[in-house]
Amino acid sequence: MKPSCKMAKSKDTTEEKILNAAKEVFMKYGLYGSRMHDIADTAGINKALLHYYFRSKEKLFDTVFSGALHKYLQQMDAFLDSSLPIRQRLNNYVDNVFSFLEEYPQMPVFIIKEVSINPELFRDRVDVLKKDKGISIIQVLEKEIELGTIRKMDTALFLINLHSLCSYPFLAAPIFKHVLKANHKNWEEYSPAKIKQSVKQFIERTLLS
Amino acid sequence: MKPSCKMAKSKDTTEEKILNAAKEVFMKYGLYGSRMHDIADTAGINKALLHYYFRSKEKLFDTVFSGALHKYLQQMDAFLDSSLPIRQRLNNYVDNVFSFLEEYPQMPVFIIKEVSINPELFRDRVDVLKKDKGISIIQVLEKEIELGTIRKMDTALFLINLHSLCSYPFLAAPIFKHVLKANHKNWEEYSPAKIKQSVKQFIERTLLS
DNA sequence: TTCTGGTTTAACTGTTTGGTTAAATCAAAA
DNA sequence: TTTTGATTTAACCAAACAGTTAAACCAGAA
Repeated sequence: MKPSCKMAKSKDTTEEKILNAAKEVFMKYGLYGSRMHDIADTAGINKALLHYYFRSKEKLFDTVFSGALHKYLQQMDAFLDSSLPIRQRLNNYVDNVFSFLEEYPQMPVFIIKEVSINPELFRDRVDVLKKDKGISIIQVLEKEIELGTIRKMDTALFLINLHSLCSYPFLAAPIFKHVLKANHKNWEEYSPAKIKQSVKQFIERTLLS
Repeated sequence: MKPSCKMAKSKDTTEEKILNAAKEVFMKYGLYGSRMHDIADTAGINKALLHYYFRSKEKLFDTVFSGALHKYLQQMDAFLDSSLPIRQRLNNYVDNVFSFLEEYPQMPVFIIKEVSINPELFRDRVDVLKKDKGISIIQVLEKEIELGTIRKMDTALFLINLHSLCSYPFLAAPIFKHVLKANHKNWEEYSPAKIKQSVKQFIERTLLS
């Protein structure tokens, strides 16, 4: 009956087409701003089939959001490889965040906005957040400060700044693109690679002991 | 007939109540995610009166968005007082951005998202952007570099980083609040004042010649 | 008091939206 | 060939939604 127990052979199953379309539409318009009809169109199918795979809008959204949150938190694993020195770990972490953002530029805003609208999205997933990784990063940094590996600083503030420098440029790309254009510069020069470079420069200047 | 030509005496006119409610709802849910009924409720009136003041949803949204864009661009005026030295100008600029963000934390995301959904919102307002201020900031910075007042750097990248450091913490506050809580720190310590301080530190470290 | 204009109530229209259903296709496996 | 399950088409429903209208209400000004 249900096609969910199908093997992923063609890597382009209808379920995947739907999920990709849903990701795209939900991330752009949010839960309340999205229409099932729009998702079906984006997936290249009809809404009857959409409801055949995901019974309701809420169920589809829940699947998309869970996946997004999981992937978002997964980034932080790169930081947690305790066998590496702190600078290497930070470096890998930023690399990971950027490759994630290049794939889903609007993901952080999507998560933040939906949670602020519907706080139970967060509360209902305490299990995922139990072993919350953002927490450990702060603790690791504070241990490194004790060890004298890095300069003494406000670790939480550092984390906030770091995320800001990474996420916001992707978010604000459409605006910056316009501003740079009006300034006779082209956005392509300010591609992720260049921005990442400046983030790492920020890290170095901050950690510098 | 229309009450629009009324003097602002009580400072709490129905029109203002509507506009404030519309700001709140539109900024939270976006154009497509907002319901007129919700705006009317938030304003404490009924939808008949809502349509009496603003004929349509699009017209109301347009008024809100125009005001938002105008206020957003207005911040940049603080930078343009050419009688002051560059560091002072940057300082005032950041102060201005922060007092704006404290009042409307979600404004940058609101503008960015709505423009990326509906690009003609930007195109239709080229008149406002003709004397675009973001542009001039870059040009001013480059002149200062020529003069040797500040270190040689990528000015556009600097502006992107600066905006990221200012805007994102307000945007992501609900998430950071949770992360800090789980980390036995309280968000209040990371209030705008402290974040602003770290932004200015970033500016100093970057400009340092 | 009357008049005026903001405000409410409530009913109404037409459209959109989420969701369902049944019959008809269609391709591939049995 | 028959069967099975994915997919489409199209009609349908109930609720939500944007927007309109008319009558009633009510406060302050004339």
